[in-house]
Amino acid sequence: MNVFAEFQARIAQILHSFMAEGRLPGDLDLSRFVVEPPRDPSHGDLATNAAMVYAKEAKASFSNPREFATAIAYALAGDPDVDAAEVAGPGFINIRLRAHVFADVLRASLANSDYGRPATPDTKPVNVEYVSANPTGPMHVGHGRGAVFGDALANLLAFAGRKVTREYYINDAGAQVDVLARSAFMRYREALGEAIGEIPEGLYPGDYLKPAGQALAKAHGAALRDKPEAEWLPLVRRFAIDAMMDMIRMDLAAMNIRHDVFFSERSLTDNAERTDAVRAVIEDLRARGIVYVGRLPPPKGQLPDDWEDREQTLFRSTDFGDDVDRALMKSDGSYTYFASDIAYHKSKVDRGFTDMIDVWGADHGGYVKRMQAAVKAVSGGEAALDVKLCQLVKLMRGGEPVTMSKRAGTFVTLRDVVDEVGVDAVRFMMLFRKNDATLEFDLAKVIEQSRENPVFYVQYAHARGRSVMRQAKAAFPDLDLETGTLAGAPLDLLADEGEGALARLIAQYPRQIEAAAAAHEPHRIAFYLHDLASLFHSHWNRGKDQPHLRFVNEERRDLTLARVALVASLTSVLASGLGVLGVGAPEEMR
RNA sequence: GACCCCAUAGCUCAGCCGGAUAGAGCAACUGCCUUCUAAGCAGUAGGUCGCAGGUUCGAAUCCUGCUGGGGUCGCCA
Repeated sequence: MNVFAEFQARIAQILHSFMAEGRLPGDLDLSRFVVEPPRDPSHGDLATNAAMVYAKEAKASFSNPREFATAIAYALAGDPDVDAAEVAGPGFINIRLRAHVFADVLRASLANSDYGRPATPDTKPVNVEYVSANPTGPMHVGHGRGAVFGDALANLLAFAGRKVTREYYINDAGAQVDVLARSAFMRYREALGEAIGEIPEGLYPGDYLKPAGQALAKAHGAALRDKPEAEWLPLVRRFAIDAMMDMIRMDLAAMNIRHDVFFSERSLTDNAERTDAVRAVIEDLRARGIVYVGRLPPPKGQLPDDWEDREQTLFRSTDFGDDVDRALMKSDGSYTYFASDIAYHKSKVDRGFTDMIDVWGADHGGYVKRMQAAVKAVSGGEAALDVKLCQLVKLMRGGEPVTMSKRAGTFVTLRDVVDEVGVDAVRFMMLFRKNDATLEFDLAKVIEQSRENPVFYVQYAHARGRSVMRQAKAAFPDLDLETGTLAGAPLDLLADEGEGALARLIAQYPRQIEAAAAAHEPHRIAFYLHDLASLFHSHWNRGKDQPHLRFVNEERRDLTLARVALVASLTSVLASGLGVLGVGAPEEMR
């Protein structure tokens, strides 16, 4: 039950009847106005700007927005859920609802575990691609942000009703996996007892390749050692990629992140069917005249030392909104990364997705336009790509930056951070900021048990709510605290202002979900939960000075029941929202 | 040189599709709190929403220009 959506519909109905009566033009777009909570709660429960939005169109019948608003307010006053509808300011309509509406909301949230989901959800499939860290080493903290963001966004969209496919693109083609293979080969020789000394410049020096080297030695003995590189490389490469992906999958599992599809870049050109999807997509675009052989102007500003003007196979991305055309083939005839990426996104289109979201690191910002151009091109304009860029994470400890250097051995992996502060803290903090703002992550702060630590604050609200329910059970052992039973509680006994405020905020959950899903912004849910927790803590504390406000009242079973129902509704919304974020909702804090 | 992101209270940040007097936490000041789960609660004070224009009945929000910070910039991954 979403009171905002409901009143949106009712007001649209009123406007519709005005249209039928000829008081408004018949072609009004009834989706332009909003119904929202007023900034100042003393104004009422709902506010709408409808009269101002359509003031121009209403001019023939109503001389000014206030007069128009008055007419709408008059119609609203007849609604059995409306206590009062008043015109304010330049033409706002403030609506005060009767108390039973919020009781209905609480009942809905208790009776239905789906509370928060849209009543008429958009069920269109959507493909969310996230993480896509190169399979050349363990995940670092920056990957973690994109991973958590993508996972929470996927959860959010799924909760909002979308059919979500979660996807990971494995960059297992290209030069960096050859470097990986050579690095693993060094570790293989090391495992065979050879003194390899320092890992040469240009190879990956990390210890994480040692197990792969040992496993290679175990599987192949010395058989590979003296073969030419061309013979061992494909084998070692495959082996090392699998080892790295296993490691990454474990890192992801430690963060409770899952994917439905792991899509291999190499499989585009190297597969059992012997097809070349990259070539196919280039030929397809060429046939439509948007691929040509030509030259690009040199980049402005700092010219690369080795700049040479060369003919290349180019994609006419400028036709689709990009700044310059982009290369599809290197001068040696091999495909660019971008070309593979087009083929990959084409596969998404071929699998039926017209709605796709990619989650990238901020350093890939320069690729957004060309990828969106490519998606438009390969789908004939049918599909749209939204790219969410996650800005950098600045890792801190007690206000001091954590220095990171691979060489000095102080490199902090994502796994290190998760092991230190726990998965809930990592996930919540990464979501407690807009994706396009840089994030300061303080390892000391997130394990504090205080108001300053939002993870603790929100989880504690849930634990405290559950505790209240346990207390109620202790006071009235015969009380049935099943949510279904609580839905029948005498909710009209909830007369205190603090209780009303909680109910009103609980009533906002569905619209928060809807707005966050539409904007692809899971952080809004984190902030909403923080607000809800804050309101609950402060109401709970009021009970210290004013015992009559306490949730459990041993003399009043009916009142306790009503208040426990409120608490149960609150904890279920907290648990639901935390679930969307992939953060635990603990029964108690330890 | 171009493109992308950011700029809101002393600090860290919210601000929903343009809406009413721009919000929260920390820090500061004042008072309270030893408990239905403790690690706090209530209040006060604090802002030219980077600058300048524009659109609009109405702009922190949209558009243009500028300033400052970050990121990226042919075949790299």
